[in-house]
Amino acid sequence: MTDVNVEQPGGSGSHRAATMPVTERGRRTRAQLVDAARVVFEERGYLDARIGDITARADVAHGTFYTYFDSKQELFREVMSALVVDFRRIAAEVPIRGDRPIDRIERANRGYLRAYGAHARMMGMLENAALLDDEVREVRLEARRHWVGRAEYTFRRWQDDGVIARDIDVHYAANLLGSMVDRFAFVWLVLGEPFDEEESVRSMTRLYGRALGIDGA
Amino acid sequence: MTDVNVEQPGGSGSHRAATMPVTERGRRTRAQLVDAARVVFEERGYLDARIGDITARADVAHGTFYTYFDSKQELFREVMSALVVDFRRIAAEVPIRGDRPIDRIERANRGYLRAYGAHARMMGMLENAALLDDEVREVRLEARRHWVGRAEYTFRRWQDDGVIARDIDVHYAANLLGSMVDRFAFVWLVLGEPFDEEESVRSMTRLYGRALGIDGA
Amino acid sequence: MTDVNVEQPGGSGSHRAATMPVTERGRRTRAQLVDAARVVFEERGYLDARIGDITARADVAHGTFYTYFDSKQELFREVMSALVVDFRRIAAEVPIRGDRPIDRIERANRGYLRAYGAHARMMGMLENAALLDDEVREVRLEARRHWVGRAEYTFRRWQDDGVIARDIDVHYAANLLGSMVDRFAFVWLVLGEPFDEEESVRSMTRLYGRALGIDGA
Amino acid sequence: MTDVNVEQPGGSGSHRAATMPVTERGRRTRAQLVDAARVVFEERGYLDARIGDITARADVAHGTFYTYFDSKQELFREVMSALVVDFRRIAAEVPIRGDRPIDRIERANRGYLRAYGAHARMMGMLENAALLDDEVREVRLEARRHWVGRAEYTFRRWQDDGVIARDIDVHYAANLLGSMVDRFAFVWLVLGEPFDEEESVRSMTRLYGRALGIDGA
DNA sequence: GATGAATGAGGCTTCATTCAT
DNA sequence: TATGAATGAAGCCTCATTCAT
Repeated sequence: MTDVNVEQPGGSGSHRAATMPVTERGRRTRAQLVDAARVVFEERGYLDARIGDITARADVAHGTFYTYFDSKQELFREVMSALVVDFRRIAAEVPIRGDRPIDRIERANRGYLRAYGAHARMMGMLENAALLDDEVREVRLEARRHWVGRAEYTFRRWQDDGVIARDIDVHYAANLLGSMVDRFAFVWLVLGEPFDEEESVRSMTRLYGRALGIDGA
Repeated sequence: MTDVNVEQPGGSGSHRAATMPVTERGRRTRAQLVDAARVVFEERGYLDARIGDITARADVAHGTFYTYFDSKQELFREVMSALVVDFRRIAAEVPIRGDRPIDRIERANRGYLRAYGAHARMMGMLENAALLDDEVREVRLEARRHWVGRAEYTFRRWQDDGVIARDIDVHYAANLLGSMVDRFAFVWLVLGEPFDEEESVRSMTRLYGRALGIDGA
Repeated sequence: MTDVNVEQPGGSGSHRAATMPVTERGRRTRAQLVDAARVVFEERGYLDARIGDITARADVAHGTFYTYFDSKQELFREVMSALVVDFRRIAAEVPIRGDRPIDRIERANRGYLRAYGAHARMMGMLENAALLDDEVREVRLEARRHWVGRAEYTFRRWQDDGVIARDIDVHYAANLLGSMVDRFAFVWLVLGEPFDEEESVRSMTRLYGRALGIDGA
Repeated sequence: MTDVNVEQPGGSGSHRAATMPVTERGRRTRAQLVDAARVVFEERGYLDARIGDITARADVAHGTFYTYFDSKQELFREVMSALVVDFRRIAAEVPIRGDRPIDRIERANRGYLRAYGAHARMMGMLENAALLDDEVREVRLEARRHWVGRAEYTFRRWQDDGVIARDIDVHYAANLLGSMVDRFAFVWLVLGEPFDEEESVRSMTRLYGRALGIDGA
C-alpha cells in the first residue's frame, strides 16, 4: 500500500526543513495555507488537491508552501489533526436530555453523528488516508481509541454500579458499539445512504442500550 | 472526492472497447492478467499498482493489457467483484451450530469475520477504492446491501414470528448491526487492532442478540 | 561532493527500469538519444544539458528518454564510456616513426595529444564529472589505469632489456610521466593555454625519454 | 562549458553591490560567513553547498549573506583565492636539504605535495570549479602560472649557469614538469590512488632532475 | 546591519494510453 | 492477438535572490 513515509530522506542532507514561523507575518501566512488546504482538500480530495491549488487560494507564491511544509502529506496530517479536535468540540456541544445512562448514550450518539455530519467530506478523506499514510492512520486510530476508551471507562463504572451486566466484556463492547456508531455515520454521511437523523439516533440508542441491558432503552 | 473516471481523457466514443476473448489463447491471456492483478493489487495497493507491474507479472506485453481492459479501474472493478463473490463463498462455508435465531446470528458473524480475514488486504483496498471510484463504490454498496438486506429480511420474519420486538425498525437495525460487524472486522483485520476471534464472535453475537431482544443472547 | 548515486532508490519498488531495446526501431531510437546527448553535452556542458535538449535534438518525445535511461547521469556515463573507447581508437591511429623506444614514446605522446584534442570538450567534462559522480570517476580511473598500466608494462620490459635503469620504480614512473602527458593535454586543450603541437610533442618526448635515461632523447 | 555566471538573472545594473563592512560587527559577521563557507564547501562541494547551509553554520540570517556577497560564486572565489595563498604558505614551510639544484627541486616537489595534501578536498573543488566558472578558472590559471613561471625562471637561470642543457625549451619544460607534479598530486590526494609520500617525492624528483639532465638525480 | 519570509522560474520524472508492426 | 516502443500532459520541488521590517 502506498506509504508516503518511505519518501522521507535519510537525514544526512540539509533538506531545507519546513519550520514554524517566528514572526507575526509568518504565522499569518502559515495559517492562510492551512485554511486554504482545508478548503481545497474538501473540494478536490486529497489526491486531486494540487499544491498550486492551495497556494493559489492562500494567495501566496508556490514556493511559499515549502517554507512551512515539506510536502502535501505533512500539511494534510495537520489538517486531519485539527479535524479530530474540532470533531470533539462539535460533539461536546450537543446538550444532554436527562441524567439516566440511556440519556448519556443518546447524547454521545447524537453528538457523534452531528460532528460527523459537520465534517463528512473530511471524515471520508480521513478514513481513506488512514489506509494510505501511516501517520494519518495513527491520527485516525488515536481518535478511535479516544472514543472507545471513553466508552470502555464508562461501561466499567456502570458495571461497578450494577447498571450493566457483569458478563459483558467492556473492552469488546466498547469497540463493537463504537464500530456500530462510527460505521453507520460513515455509510450515511459519506457514502450517502439515505437515513434520517432522528430515527438514526433513536434506533441507534435503543439498540446500544439494549445490547448493554440498560433500562429505558 | 477523487473519481478516477474523471481522468479518462478523450471522449466516450473512440475507445477500442475491451472485449471478451474469443479464442482459447485469448481466454488464457485474460485470466493471466486478472490473476496477476490480484497479486499486484495486494502487494502494492490500488494507487501504486502500475499497469506495467501487472503485465510483467502476467508475462505479457504492456500493450496486451488494453486488448482486454480499458483501464486499470475496469480491471480493478472486476477483481473487486470477484472478491465479493468469494467473500460470500467463504462466509457460507462456516457451519451453523444450532437452529435458534442466536445460532444463525453467530454463524453469520463468524462467517463474516472469517471471510473478511481471508481477504483482509483486499477488503481494505475495497473500502479505500470505494471512495476513489464511483463504480467501485457501487460494488461496495451493493455488497453492503446484500448483507444488510438479508439481515433486514430475516429480522422482518423474526418480527412476524414474535422473536423480536415490534417496535424495532428493522431497516435501521439491519444497517446498524451490520455496521457494527463490518466495522469491527475492518478495525481488527485491516487496521490491525488486536482482538481474538472467539471472544470477538462471542461478544459480537451477544450484543447483537440482546440489542434485538433475542433469547439466549 | 555531489554524488548522484545517492539518489538511487532501494530496489524494492518497480521503478520502471530502463531497458535495452529489443526491436530495430528501439535500437535506432536509443542510438539517436546517445548521439544527441553527445552533441548537447558538448554544447552546453553536463550541468546545463537538459533532458529536453537531448530529446528535442533526438527528435523524440520527452518521455522516450526514460524508456532507455533512468537519468541524465546514466546516459552521461554511457557517453563517457564510449568516449574512452574512441579516445583509444584515435590514439592508435597515429603512425609510429621508427622502432626505437624513443619512437614508441613519441608515438604514444602524439597519439594521446591527438585523441585529447579530438575530444577536448568532452575530456574536460570527463575530468569534471569524475569529481561529481562516483561511477564516472570509475570510468576515468579505469581509463587512466589503462594508459598507466601499459606504460608500466613497457617500462618493465625495457628494464629487463637494459633500456632503462634498474633503480627506477616503474610504477611511480608510469604514473608520474602519465600525469605529465595527461595534465599537459588538459591545460593546453581544455584550459586553453597556448601551445604548439609539434613543439609539445618534441619537448614532452625529450623530457619523458631523458627522465627514463633512454638514448636518443 | 557551464559558466555559472550565466545563471545570473536580471541585468548587471541594479545590484545592491556587496560592500566591505565598515563597522567591527560587520567585519565579524563577514568573517563568520567566510569561515562557514570554507567548511560547507568542503563538506558538501561547491554545487551542493546552499546559501542556507552557509548562513546556518555562520549563525546569521539567510538574508545577511547578501549584505556581504553578491552570490555564492563571489564567496567561493574569495575562499579559493585564500586557498591559493595558504597553499603557498604551506609549500614554503618545507625546509630545503642542501644547496644543489636537485635539492631545490626536491624541496619544491615535497612542498607542493604537502600543500596539496593539506587542502586536498578544496584543491579538488578548485579543479572542478575552474571548469564551471570563468573567474575561478582565472584563479586556477593564475596559481598555475605562478608555479610554472617560477620554474621557468629558475630553469632559465640554470641554463645560463650551464646546469641544464641549452636545447631545452624552458617554457615547455616548466609546463610539462609542473603538470607532472600537479597531476600526480591530484590523482594521489584527490582521486585517492594509493601512493607513499617518500617514494613519491623520490621518484618525482629523480625523474624531474633527469629530464632536465641535472647531476645527482 | 540583521532578519526571516516571499518569490517563481525552471527541470525532472511518471505512467496511462496509443500505435505501428 | 501480441508486442514493445512512443507519447506528452501533469505536478512536485528547489533554492538563489529580493524585500519589508
